[in-house]
Amino acid sequence: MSRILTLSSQVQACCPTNAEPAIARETASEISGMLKALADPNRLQILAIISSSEDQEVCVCDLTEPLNLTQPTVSHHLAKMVSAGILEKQKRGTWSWYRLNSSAWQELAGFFQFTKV
Amino acid sequence: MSRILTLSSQVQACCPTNAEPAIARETASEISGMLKALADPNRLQILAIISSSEDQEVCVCDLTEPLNLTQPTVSHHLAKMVSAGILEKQKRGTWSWYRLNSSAWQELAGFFQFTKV
DNA sequence: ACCTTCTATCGATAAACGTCTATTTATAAT
DNA sequence: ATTATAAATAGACGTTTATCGATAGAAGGT
Repeated sequence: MSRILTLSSQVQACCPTNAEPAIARETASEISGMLKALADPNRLQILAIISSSEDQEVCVCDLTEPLNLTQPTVSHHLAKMVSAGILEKQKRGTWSWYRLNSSAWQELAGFFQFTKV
Repeated sequence: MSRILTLSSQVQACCPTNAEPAIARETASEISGMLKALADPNRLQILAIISSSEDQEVCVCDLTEPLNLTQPTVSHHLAKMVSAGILEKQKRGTWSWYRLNSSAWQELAGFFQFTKV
């Protein structure tokens, strides 16, 4: 690392660097896509409501009141999380039911454990 | 839950709901603030580079080349992560050194374990 | 067939974001 | 003092985002 050699080099250049990405660009994009779909207080509350619900699933109308959001906004949040792979949607009758995609969640949890301090 | 009682009620209303937030609004905002600061491929790569670096810290100029971003852009990403509490900054001489804030990271990891499927 | 209820989609708007170039500030070396 | 280097800040620009009201579609009950 050149910064250690600063004193001995005429030009005190900073960074020859290893220049290695250290994580695949694809992986970074995939994970960041899921994180982006989570990075909102209302969405975190949606997850909390799901996991504290009796059957581990909710419909849209379960959420509008506790979140104090309109129905289209709630639908939008849910759709984003589905398309990021965090939630799964199942339509039964008139209702749409949303539950956690456990493998996606495990992937995220794994990322935070694996990328240790 | 009213959806189970649908048949017996005259108005088939959907959701009396518990209406409990199930997670503190503050907690949701704090966590989502950190997630927002992470939800970008370049920022994830910054973390990866930090944790694969010998001393677990990097300066700005370590990052511009592997990320193929300009110096102000890299500074911006780092500043956002610092202000979200994910990174810590220490200025030594001309360089600014950034390293992971391990307690913030543990808080995140804990969130993903605790909020189990 | 009609009405009601639940959800999705459309279009709009204001805010936030990622990125750049240009400039300024801080620190060190000559 | 001057010069050189590292990093931060300011300003600009195009894109994405969260939110809403209005509307459309889908499904069930009468």
